[in-house]
Amino acid sequence: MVIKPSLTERQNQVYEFLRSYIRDHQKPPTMAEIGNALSIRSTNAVFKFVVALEKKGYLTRTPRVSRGIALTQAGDQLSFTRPPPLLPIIRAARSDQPEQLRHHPTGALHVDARLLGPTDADVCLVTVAGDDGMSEQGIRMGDFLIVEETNQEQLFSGELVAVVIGERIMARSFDFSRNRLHLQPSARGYAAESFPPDSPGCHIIGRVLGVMRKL
Amino acid sequence: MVIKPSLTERQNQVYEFLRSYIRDHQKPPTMAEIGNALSIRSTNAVFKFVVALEKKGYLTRTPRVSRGIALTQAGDQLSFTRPPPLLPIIRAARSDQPEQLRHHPTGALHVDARLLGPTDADVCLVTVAGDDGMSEQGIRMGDFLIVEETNQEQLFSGELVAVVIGERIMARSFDFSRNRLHLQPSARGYAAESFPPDSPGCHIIGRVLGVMRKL
DNA sequence: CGCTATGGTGAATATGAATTCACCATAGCG
DNA sequence: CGCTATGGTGAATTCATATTCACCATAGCG
Repeated sequence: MVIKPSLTERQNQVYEFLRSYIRDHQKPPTMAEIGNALSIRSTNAVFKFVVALEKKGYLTRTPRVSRGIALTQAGDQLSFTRPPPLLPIIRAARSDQPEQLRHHPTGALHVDARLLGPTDADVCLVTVAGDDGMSEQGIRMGDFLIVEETNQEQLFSGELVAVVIGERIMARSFDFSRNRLHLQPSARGYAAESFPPDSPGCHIIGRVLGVMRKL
Repeated sequence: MVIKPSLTERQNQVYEFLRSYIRDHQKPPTMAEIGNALSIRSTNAVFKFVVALEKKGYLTRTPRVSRGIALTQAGDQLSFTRPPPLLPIIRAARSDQPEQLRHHPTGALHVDARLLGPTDADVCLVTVAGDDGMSEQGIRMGDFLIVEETNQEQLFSGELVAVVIGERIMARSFDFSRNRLHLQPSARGYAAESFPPDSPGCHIIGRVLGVMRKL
């Protein structure tokens, strides 16, 4: 995180007002409107606050332009920016019919783009962890898994993957060696499993990018 | 591009420009800027388009106010879906200054409304788990915690809460008994802590509604 | 004590921007 | 054909807004 210079109490009030005004009005306020909200009668005093906030990096100005104020990282703070990707939720699947995977989503979930990192949302989907096999990694049965669909060749050994074994979807640690696919759980009471390539009993959905849990 | 009901081609171009300008600049354009983009030399022609769009319900105007254009809900629904709530991310906090909590968010995260359940998004925020004290509950250091701000009275014993102790934010199991506040970790190597009510060393942010993790 | 940063007042000035006025062109329609 | 809706030009007018100037008060500091 970028460390910004700290704000005085009054400067912070101006900053907070800017955020709330922009959220409510979909546009920045004028100097007079700011002054009005904070009981400052002189637009000049307001102007100086704005310049101070600009100097400290909290906003950028477009000189001589009406409402020429834009909060830094505004895209993150405004509600009228691009909506985040809506990913399909896949609860049921069959390892012998991987192409059917996206055919029957049970819903969709908005997932903030930052959880996806650089990955294109078009190749991502959400599944639900079907067991507690990765509980040592903080993944529990019922957790939503944000998955980047990949084929095996793009995966590295040790990566966390979502996999369909039979009709159950789960998270496992991936490893490919001695021409076999090894799926390693991280919890006591769960056994490692191993499959030959292209086994109908096992389909790798892809790499797990994130986890989401509703309590 | 689909022409929206009852908009002429030219009117639709104006409307589309408004959307993109607002997205890019965080504020509505002036008449001149609209005209410039669409090669209309007269601000009057632009003005008439804006009035026409207002009459058709695609936007609302604030007369005689600079950039006094706001796209309406109706217009929004014709074009894009409502984004999920955007919650502030709080990384730093001090238990002795709870009112400062929301003052310096380090960013914001789109959180699908279903993770919030019935809770109003206005009272929710996101924090980051500062230790592994609840690792047995599948919460790990660095996880995003979706928190409903509540005061102690609204919490039940045994609920998972986000709490600031000193300057660190963490998840703990909450219990209030014998007139003291008990914060119970669930991992080996972490000790339970106990505070008198209103201790400046400990501030309960609220109930944890969900967890999110980027891998 | 002077010096500086912060927070203010009030008025003046210049530019930005909305709105109006007068007038023109084209296409569809009864 | 006359009428109306749409789309436009250019300039004038008026109000909104940013910016500057001059000056004041208070608190912290070396």
